[in-house]
Amino acid sequence: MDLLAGLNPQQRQAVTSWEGPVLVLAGPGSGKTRVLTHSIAYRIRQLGARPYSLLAVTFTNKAAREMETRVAGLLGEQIQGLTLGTFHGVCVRLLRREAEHLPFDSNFVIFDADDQERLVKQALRDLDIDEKLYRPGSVHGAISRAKNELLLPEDFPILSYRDEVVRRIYEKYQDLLIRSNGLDFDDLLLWTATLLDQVPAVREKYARRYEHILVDEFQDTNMAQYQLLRHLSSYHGNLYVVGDVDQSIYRWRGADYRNVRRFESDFPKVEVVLLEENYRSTQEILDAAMAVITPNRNRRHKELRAVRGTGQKLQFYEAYDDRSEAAYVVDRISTLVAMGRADPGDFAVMYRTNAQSRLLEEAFLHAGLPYKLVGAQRFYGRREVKDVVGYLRLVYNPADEISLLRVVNVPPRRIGQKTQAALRQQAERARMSAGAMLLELSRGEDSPFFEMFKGRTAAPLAVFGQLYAGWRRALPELTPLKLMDRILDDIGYETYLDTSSDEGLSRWENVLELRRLASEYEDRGLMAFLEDVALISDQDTLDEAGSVPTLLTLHAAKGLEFPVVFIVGLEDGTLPHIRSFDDPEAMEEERRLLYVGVTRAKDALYLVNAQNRTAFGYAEPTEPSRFLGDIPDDLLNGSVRLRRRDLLSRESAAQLRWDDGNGTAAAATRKYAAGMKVRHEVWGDGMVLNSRLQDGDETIDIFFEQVGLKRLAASLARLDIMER
DNA sequence: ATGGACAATGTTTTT
DNA sequence: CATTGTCCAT
Repeated sequence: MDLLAGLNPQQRQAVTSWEGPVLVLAGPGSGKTRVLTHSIAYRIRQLGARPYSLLAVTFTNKAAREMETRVAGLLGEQIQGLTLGTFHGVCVRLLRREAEHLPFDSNFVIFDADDQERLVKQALRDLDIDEKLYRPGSVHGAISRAKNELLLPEDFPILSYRDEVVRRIYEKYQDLLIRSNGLDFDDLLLWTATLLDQVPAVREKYARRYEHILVDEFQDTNMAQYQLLRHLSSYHGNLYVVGDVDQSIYRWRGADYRNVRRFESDFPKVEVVLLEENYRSTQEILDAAMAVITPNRNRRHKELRAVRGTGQKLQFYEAYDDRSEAAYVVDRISTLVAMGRADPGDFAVMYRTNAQSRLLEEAFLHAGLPYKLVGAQRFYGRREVKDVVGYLRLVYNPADEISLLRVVNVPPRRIGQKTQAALRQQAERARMSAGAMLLELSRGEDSPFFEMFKGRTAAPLAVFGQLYAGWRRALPELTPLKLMDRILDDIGYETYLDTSSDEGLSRWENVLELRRLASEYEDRGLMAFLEDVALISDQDTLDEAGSVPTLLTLHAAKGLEFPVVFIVGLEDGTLPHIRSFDDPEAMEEERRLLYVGVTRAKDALYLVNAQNRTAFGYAEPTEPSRFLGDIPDDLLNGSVRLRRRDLLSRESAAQLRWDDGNGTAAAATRKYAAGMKVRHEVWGDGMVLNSRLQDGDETIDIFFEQVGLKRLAASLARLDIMER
């Protein structure tokens, strides 16, 4: 099979370029995956590279799997030894192998977002810091950002007293992690990058091994990933990256599209290949996409040319409210299916926030149509799943205190707050982990530690310790599935969930599903199972099977394509999201998000919004997304309502003022608008979430950084507008 | 220690 | 509004 057959000239150039740094700028639908897989195959087949010397990294397991299948399809069985996986997965393997250089041992567990937040809470409690002032979520965000920037606690930049405190929490957090023999997501990258940076022998070893390094979605790399790649390519220098700055949508996770430019300046002799031919969409869709993305700065212009030519116009629809928006989508889908114009599986409905899926789901349910949902209340995030996984993790790694605290009283076994604190305290005093202390206590009164506990507190601990010790003993001879069954049985989990109720039954079904997944690890063992469970992503859970419409966030849509796409909630405040209003960089990312959504569509695109949307329990009038105004009218069927702000300016301001009879002018125009930054004498700085006219006054909801959400009347509140 | 009732509190996106 | 935390009676 000719690896270059059927490729256009640019693709061909991209596939055959391999020496030194190569940057492939791949527009949407330009055959990016094809180029990557053929590149890998080309190096092995044409250049005689050993698979062992190749490293290919992606962001999701799904992308990795797809690449593996396609490369295998091109080469047959010649891919033994190829390193192909996600950044996180590759790092895990490397860290386990090189654990001797690190402050934890090779059977470390991986802490997911939920664990990370629990650990921050733990750190706050240990340091006796108020959770109200230092919200675990925001502290965790700061720590995560630091880690992505390769900043250790001692490097944490301090610009305020708050930073000082956060730095201390970070230090404690890191301490707790190491004590738990655990690494969080960010650590996987951070430790790998640090290890390669500081231990030359390790760096040499991998840098010499990987003659060819290929990277997918390069625009989404963060500093840690970037440095990691630099180190790994430091010997051979063959670093091949594929990306599209316009599709960078993970800034909040530390991704920095400027890595693309950084790459070009760090490697001056980089070869750049531009892929502009689009094989996916019609020209109308691409024209709309370009119109949306063009206002962004910091990008280089890219033509999107539809190989398929022109098709139909885009459809714009404005619904009265979010309910009828959902109804419209479902109605269009069922009509098109009934007319035989499309298959249910051809449709995708995309939205900015997960919360928007609910009404859509209800509409589908109401119409009796099946659908599938990507992400949102994910399987692995469900409580029962986390409980069972928590047990397995504890058995696997007694140092995992987060898992221990999670499961020690589930089902309730008289080990509440007080007893848990005592356990932790005694463990600390004896310089052992809480898990080890439990094992110790399983011996009952034979254990010297037994009487360290006050009154009867040791008794329930000893009871649980015995169960735990039993599992630990059984661990070497049991498969993950058998171990899980034994635990479920010992703790009476099915009874605890109460399968006679609907909710309990559905929870138990999730446990059974987890059982089914565990059954696939009979050979690979518990470590592999726990690792995969931790590193699975939303996009990985999307099964191709089943021809039904897909509901997903715009983020989850990246890398996918559908014949017919609906993008809903095209309103200011939703898309672009209100939280991005005050940050130009964030606003550009909102544009990219829409761009990603638009370019998923192959044949037809529906842009939908609602005149009223319910948020915080109130239906509020909306304004159309400002991005809609950038799409030329001649690409659209249906016209976009004039934004109220524009309307207002046309009417005379005088008409909108009146006197309330008491000599004070009541508000008839809104002085405040969503997104404004304001300052209050007492509550400090805040941001206006929304404002509306009510009973002759203006009512505003403001989110204050210090004190949270407040609703107040504009005529009474003493507010200064800091920024519009 | 537990469980239920009420209050507060908060909504972006997720490897 | 819907989830999460807190208080209080057992």
